[in-house]
Parts: sequence; C-alpha cells; structure tokens
Amino acid sequence: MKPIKISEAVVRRLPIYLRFLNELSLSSIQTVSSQDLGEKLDLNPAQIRKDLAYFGEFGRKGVGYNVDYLIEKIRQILKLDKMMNVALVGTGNLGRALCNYNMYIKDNMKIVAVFDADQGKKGTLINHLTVQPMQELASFVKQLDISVGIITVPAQEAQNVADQFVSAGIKGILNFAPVVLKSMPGIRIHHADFTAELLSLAYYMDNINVNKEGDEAQ
Amino acid sequence: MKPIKISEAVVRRLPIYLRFLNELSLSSIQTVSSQDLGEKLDLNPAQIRKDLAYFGEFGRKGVGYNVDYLIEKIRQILKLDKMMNVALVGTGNLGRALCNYNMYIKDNMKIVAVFDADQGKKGTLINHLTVQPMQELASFVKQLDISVGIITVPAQEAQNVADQFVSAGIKGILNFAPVVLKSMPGIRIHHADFTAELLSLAYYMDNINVNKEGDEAQ
DNA sequence: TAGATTGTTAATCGATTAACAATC
DNA sequence: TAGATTGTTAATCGATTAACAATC
Repeated sequence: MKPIKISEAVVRRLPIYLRFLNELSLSSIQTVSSQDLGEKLDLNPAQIRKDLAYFGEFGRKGVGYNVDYLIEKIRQILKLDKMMNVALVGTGNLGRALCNYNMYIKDNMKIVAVFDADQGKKGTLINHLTVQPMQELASFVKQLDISVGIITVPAQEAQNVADQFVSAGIKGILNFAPVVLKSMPGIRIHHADFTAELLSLAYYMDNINVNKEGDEAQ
Repeated sequence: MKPIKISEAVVRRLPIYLRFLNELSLSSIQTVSSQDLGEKLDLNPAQIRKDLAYFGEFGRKGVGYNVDYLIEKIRQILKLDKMMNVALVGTGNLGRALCNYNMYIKDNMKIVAVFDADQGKKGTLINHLTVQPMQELASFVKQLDISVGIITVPAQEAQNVADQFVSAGIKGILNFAPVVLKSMPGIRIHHADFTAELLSLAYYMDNINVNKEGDEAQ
C-alpha cells in the first residue's frame, strides 16, 4: 500500500524487536507497550512506534501491541515466514561454529550446504552436512534453491568466494571476513565484522568520561 | 588540542581504514588518496578526509596520505599502540573459534584468559589457554590487567556474565549473545550481532528493486 | 469517564556530501 | 607553472525525538 522507502536503520532494528518479542511470548506475556520495549532494548519508544508504523498499524491505542500478532507481522516483513536456504563457504573454526549453531532454524534460515576450497576437507561431516568442493557450489545453489551465502574464509579469499556466490545466483551475502567486499548490483551484502567492533572498543577505554557515556554520569 | 566529541560512526570506520592501510603497506604502497580509499572501501572521499581531520592533519595537499604514517596515527587514536588484554567467557563453538583466531595479536588485543561456568570444562586447554571456572574471573582480571571482556555464552546467561565482568573491573564488553545488554555507566558495550545481520538480510531478498539497490539499476 | 498508549506530524539533531580555497 | 589533493565550511540529507490529537 505504501511504497515509501524504508531506511536501513529501521530494518536492522526489526530482528532486535523480534527477538525480544519471542522472549515475551515464551513468558506468556500477551501485550507490550513501546515504553516497555524501549526500556528493555535501550531505544526511544517514539522510534519504536515510528519503525513499526512504516509497515502498518499493529498496535491498539491505550493498550499497546499484541505480542504474538506483532511477532507474526515482523516475521512477514522480514520474509521469515518462508524457509530460506543458506550456503556456507569456509570450514575453519568459525564456519564450523556457525554450522553447529542451529539458531537459524527457528527463524527459518538454515545452512543446507557447506563448502571448502581445501580438497582435503571434502567429505568431512559437520553437523550432518558433508563438506563439498567449490566446484559443486553452482549446482547445489540451483538444486537446493539457496538464496543466501555466508563467507567464513580468510580475508584474501573472500572477494573470490563472493564472486562465485554471485555467479551461482545467490542474492544475499553475510561476510565474516575482515575485508570490504565490492558492491554488486542486485546483491545485498551484510558484514559481520567483529574484529572492527573489537578494535573500535579500544578507542573508548579510559576515554569514557570524554565521550557520550558521560551523559549518564551522576 | 581539540576536545570536540567524535561521533560513533567515525570511530567505527577507523578500523576499516586501518585494515586496508595495512594491506597497502604490505604491498609496499607508500601513498594513498582519499579518492583511492573511497573506491576500495565504498565510502565518500570527503567523508574519509573529514573523519581523519577530526584527529589531526595527517595528509599532504596535492599528494595524499603517507600509508605508514597514517597507520601509526590511527593505531594511536584507537589506542592500539599499547597491549590490551582480553578475557573470554563461554567456550562453546564460537568461543573456541575466537580463541583460536589469533588475529588480535597483530593489533595488540589478545585473549589472555578463558572462562566457563561449566565446571566440567575446567582445565581444558584451548589454544594454550587453560579454561578457568567463573570464580577465578575477578582475580585474573586484576592480575593480568584485563580491560575488555568477550561474551560467547547463550543469550539467557549473557547479562549475568556482563554483570560479573563489571564487578571484576572490566570496562569494555564485546557481546556475541543475541540479546541487548542493559547499559551501565562507565562501561562500553559493543554488540557482534550476526544473527540480526542475517535476519535483516532476509528483508532485502527479492525486495531488491523496491529498495535502495535500485539507484544502481541500469 | 479517566488513564493509557498509539500513530503521526513537526522540530531537532546529527551525519553525509559538495564545493572550494589553500597548498604541495 | 599546472595538476592534484587536502582540510574545512556550507549545504544537504536523513534519522531521531518530542509532542499531541485520536482513540482504546
């Protein structure tokens, strides 16, 4: 109904909302206000209401939001209501850790194929998945209808893997390698860049009073 | 000289600059322009110049930036010129993966102690570090001068671990658990939230033409 | 009805980008 | 000197927050 462009910042908050709403649902809490959400998620209530309002009128004035209804709506918005298949390349420590986490299943994203450039790893089992050589990538993507790729290879190989993903028809990439991938038309690339998070953390050590933490000083 | 507040967005880009400059340095490239950096890092050159100018005049007009000098300066800004010790709690797949990565050493951040609430894991070796029980946390933080903590425990335990970090005297936390930690005065918390990155990726699948990727459409 | 809370507009705040004088 | 590129100001753009009428 509204073809208004939604900002990236808004979309990135939706999974945060969803996660907390799932917690509430598990605790059998049926209703939540933007106030409550804001306190728990450290966000401004007005921002939460505005974020949700981009997609529809999900709340009731004077009452708040129905938890299960809002979960359903956010899942629809994020397209988590249908299964999305994922391929992972790079079976080092991190890659294996991600395969073993089955966190995605609940949210209908599932790693269904694992690849490694090292021929020696071919045939290894990781959490019920057999490691495949890179030559198999394109055919697996087609056969299993894989739309998302995860990159957990060393930095110098990441761009090459990304290019192979795109050739194979993958539309979204989550890159864990500490390198900026070149953007490609029609391909969405997200970075899971925890080394950068860690290094920028260093900046704030001892610096605390100079910076914005200071607004909480009592 | 300039006690002007630096925005978080600026600080988060510094490690990205640093990483690419290190690559250039390894390739024996001595000079780089904001133009070059912008192309490789997918950023506006003006933004890069402005970011760097917050901290000093590091470039030369008509020439560009000296790679090694800029590396040194950014390392100083991020406080990576002195060793920073890190503790990690949670020796599941992800925790072990992070311990085995020795990526931090080059940047002078090093995991020097590993903890797990599971008494059964006590004494296990992970990449030359012995897993300690949580009771030892405070004394290790003091003895090894640990200032940063990494959380790789399940979501429901993360806040508890964070509280223990803070009691022990840790000032910065990198949280991998998919939960928002409550903010605490004087404590800097960064989130490495790849589940959120993955879920928000789903939003953009098939949606590509409706959204901002469209500006690249030809 | 009185109290609570949404959806939304307007105001504020902050970040990005363009432009250009300075200068190597 | 001519060409290139910085540092910085001003303009633009976008995101957050405050405020409040609507209404449950």
